[in-house]
Amino acid sequence: MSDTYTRIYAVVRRIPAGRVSTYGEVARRAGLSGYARQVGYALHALDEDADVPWQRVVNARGEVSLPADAGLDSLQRQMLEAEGICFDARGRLDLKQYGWDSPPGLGKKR
DNA sequence: ACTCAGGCGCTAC
DNA sequence: AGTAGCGCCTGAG
Repeated sequence: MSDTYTRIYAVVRRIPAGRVSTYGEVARRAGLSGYARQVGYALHALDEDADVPWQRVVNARGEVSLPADAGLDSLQRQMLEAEGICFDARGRLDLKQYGWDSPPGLGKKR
């Protein structure tokens, strides 16, 4: 396992429950600014046993970008809803409200 | 609101 | 060993 993945996992593990972060933000926090794509790969190669909340990582649009054929998209959505995160009609969540660095209390307007 | 191009490293054939 | 595509981002048109 490369050191890059280790850093990514470390950052994802620090995401508090009930909140989400984006690939780019995770990469930036890991000191890997610009490696957003690698974050997705790191999470994909992640084991089920690993205590890494990969479900709390979504794309910049605030939507789950996992392939539907794998069924992981519904799984992620389910787990996030279990943490108190609500999706809108389009299947997207509000990063202004649930975003990691985004201060709570927002969510009006988008 | 959308498309296009550039960038970064990894996986899969 | 080379090529193509990816759980993407960002900025510009």
